[in-house]
Amino acid sequence: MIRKTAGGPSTAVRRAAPSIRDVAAAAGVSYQTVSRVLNGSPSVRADTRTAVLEAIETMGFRPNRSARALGLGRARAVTVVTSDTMLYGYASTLQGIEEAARAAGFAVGVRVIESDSADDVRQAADYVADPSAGAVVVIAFDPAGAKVLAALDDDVPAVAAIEASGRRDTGRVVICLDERVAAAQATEHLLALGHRTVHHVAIPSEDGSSGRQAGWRDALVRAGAPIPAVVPAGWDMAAAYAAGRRLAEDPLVTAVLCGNDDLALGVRRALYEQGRDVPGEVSVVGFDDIPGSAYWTPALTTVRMDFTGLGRACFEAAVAQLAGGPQPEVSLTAPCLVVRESTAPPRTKP
Amino acid sequence: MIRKTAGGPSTAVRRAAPSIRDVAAAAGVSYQTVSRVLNGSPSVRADTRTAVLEAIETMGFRPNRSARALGLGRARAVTVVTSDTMLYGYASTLQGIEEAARAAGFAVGVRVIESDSADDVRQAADYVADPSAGAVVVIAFDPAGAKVLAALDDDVPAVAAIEASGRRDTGRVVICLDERVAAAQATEHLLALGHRTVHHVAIPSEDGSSGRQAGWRDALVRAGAPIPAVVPAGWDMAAAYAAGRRLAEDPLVTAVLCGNDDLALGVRRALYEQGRDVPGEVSVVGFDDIPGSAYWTPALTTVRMDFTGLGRACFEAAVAQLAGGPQPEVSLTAPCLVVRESTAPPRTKP
DNA sequence: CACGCTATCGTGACCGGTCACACGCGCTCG
DNA sequence: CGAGCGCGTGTGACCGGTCACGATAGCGTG
Repeated sequence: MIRKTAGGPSTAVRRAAPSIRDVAAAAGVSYQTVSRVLNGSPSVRADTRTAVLEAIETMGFRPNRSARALGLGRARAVTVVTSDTMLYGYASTLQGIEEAARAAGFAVGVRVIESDSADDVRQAADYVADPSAGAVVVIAFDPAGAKVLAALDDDVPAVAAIEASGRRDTGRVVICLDERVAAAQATEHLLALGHRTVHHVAIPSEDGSSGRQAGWRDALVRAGAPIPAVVPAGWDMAAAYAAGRRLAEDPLVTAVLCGNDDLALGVRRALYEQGRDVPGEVSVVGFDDIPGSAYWTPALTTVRMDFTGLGRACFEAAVAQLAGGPQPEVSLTAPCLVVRESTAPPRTKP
Repeated sequence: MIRKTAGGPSTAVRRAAPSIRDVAAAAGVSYQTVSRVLNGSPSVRADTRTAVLEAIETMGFRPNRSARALGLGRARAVTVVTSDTMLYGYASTLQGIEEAARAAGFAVGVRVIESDSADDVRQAADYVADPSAGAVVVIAFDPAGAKVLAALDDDVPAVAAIEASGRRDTGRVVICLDERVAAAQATEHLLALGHRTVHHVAIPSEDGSSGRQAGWRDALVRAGAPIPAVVPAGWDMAAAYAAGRRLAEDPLVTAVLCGNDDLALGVRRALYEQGRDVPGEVSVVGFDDIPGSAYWTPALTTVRMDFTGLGRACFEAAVAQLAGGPQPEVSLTAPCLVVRESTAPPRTKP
C-alpha cells in the first residue's frame, strides 16, 4: 500500500529557500527593487527588471505567500466555507470559485462546517476571521451555512451564495440563483401535462422552505391545485427511496418534483421496484441537472442550475469586498427547465 | 441576483484585529506568555493561563495563520494538487484529506492543474514550492497529476495518491488503492458467469495502462480469453455513450468493464437505446461505486473504492513528511467488488 | 547561608515580505 | 543659474507571530 522513499525529501538537506534579499544581492540591487519587480511596479528601468528577473530564475526564487499576506495585512486568497464538498451543487460552486480564483492568482482554501451545532458554527466563523483566510465565500444553501453567515464578524470580507427564497437581509452581499421561479416552472410543466397536482420530496432547508419548495408551492396555489404535504428526505438517496416507496403506494400520485437529482434517483428506483412506470404512470422531475441525469433510463427532466457561474460571481464579489471597491455587476444564466424523458401526461385522468 | 449591503463590512470602520501583544497587555503578561498559552506550553502557571485565556476571549483574539507560518517557516496546512475536483474519485479523496486535516487543525488548500501541458504543470509545481502551502498531497490518478509529481522540487514535503499499477518509483512516498486486483476480480466475475471475454471502456491513464486496465488484462490472460482492444473514453459520459453505441452493434460483446461508474452509465444508456437488455443481453460493471449506482435500474455491479481512507492516509503521510518523522502505518480497506443487478450469465452461450 | 536547580516569565532578534519615506540624478523653467 | 520636479532606487520600520536566550523567584541541599 505504501511505498517508502529511498533518499527522499526528509533526508535531503533542506537548503534554505532564497528570499528577495538573496535575489537582490545576486542582481546587485536592493530588496525593495526586487519587490517592485515582483509586483509589476512601472517605476523600474527595463534593464534593471530583466536583471532581477534573471536572478529570480537562476536562483529558483518563489515568493512566500505567508510573508506577503503578513506584510499586506490580508492574503491574496479566498476561502470557501461549506458544509459539503461532494454534493453536486456545492462542488460545482466550489469549482466556479476555484477557476476564478486561480485565474486571478488567488489561493483557495476550503473549510467545511462539521454540523450546524453552535460549536461547529462558531469554529468555522472563527476560522475565517483570520486575515490569512483572505476573501470568504460561504455557501449557504443549507442551515449550517446560513448560521455561519450569521455568526461572521462584520469585518470579515464575506459574500454568500444562497438559493433564492425570501431570506431576510443580513446586511451582507449575497448572490443567488433564482431557483424559485425555476421550481415554479417545473411544477407548471407537470401541471400543464395534465397532472392533478405534484408532490414534493425535499432537500433540507433552514425553515422548511427553500427556494425550490417555495416555487413549487407558488405554482400550485396559482393553479389552484391541492398542496400535498412535502416529504423531507435530507440529502440522502436512501431517504428518498423510502419516500418513493410510500409515494408509489398511493395511486393518486402521478407527478413528483424532487429537491435534487439524487433524490429523484431514489424515488425513481422505488417506483421501479413497485412496478410503477416512469413516465407512464408517474412523472418525476429533478433539480440541478447533474451530469448523469441525461443518461438515465429514462433520462431525467430536471432544472439546470449555473452553479459554476454562481461560484465565479461569488469570487468576484468577495474580492471586490476585500478590496473595498464597488460590487461588480453579476450576470448569471438563470436556471432553466430541461425536459427529457421522465415526464409525460398521466395515464388516467383523475 | 445580487443584493447590495446597506451598511456592510466595506463601510464599517475596520478596527485593527488584536495581536498577542494587545492580549498580553490586557492580561498583564508578556507577549511570549500569550504565545506559550496559545501553543499549550506546560510551563505556564494555571492562573496565568486562565488570565490569558480570559483576555483572549474578551478581546476576540484570533491568531494570525500567516504570521505563525512565517515565524515557523512552514504552515500548518495541506494543499491538495489535483486536476479535477468533481469526479467522484478525486472529490472523495479530497474529502478524506479535508476531514483528517480539519481534525488535526490544519488548513486545507486546493490547487487544480489546468492541463497536463508543461506550462500548467510547472505552475502547479511552483505553487506548492512555497512553504506557505504546507504539506502537499498530489492526486496523481492521471497524467497531469503524475507530471506535477515528477516536477516537484525534492524539498517539498509531498506525497502522492495513485492507483496501483506498476508505476516506476519516483523516490517519493506514494499511497495507493490496489485497484489492479479489484479490476481482475471484476473481470473474473464476468468470466465466471460464462462470458467468452470482457470488453473494456477506459478512463485516461498515463501510458495507456491504468491499474484498472492492467487488472482487466491480467484476468483475461490468466483465463486464456481473447483480449479485445480497449476503448478509450476520457472522463466523458458522451464519449462512453458513443463507445457504447459501437459496442452495442457487435453481437459478440456480452460483457463490458467500464473504467468508472460514469462511463458505465454512458454505455448502459447506449445499450438501452439499441434495445440491448442489461443484464439480459450484456453485462456491465463499473468502478468506484458512486452513491447513485446502487439506485440505477438495473443497479450497477461495480467495485467499491475507499477514496476517503486514501485521502486520510495521504494526509497523515504528508504531515509526517513535513515534520520529518517516520512514515505512519497505513491501513486502507481494499477495493472490493459489489455485485448487484447489472451482471448475469450471457443469454446465448457462444 | 551559599549554592544549584527548576519553574515561570520577559527581552531581543528574526521570518520574508510590505509600506512610507528619503535620496541622487537629470531635466525643465523662471 | 538655482529652484522645482519626476524618475529610479535605497533605507528603516513594520506586520504578528516564532525562536533562543536571559532573568527572576522559590525551593531544597550541603
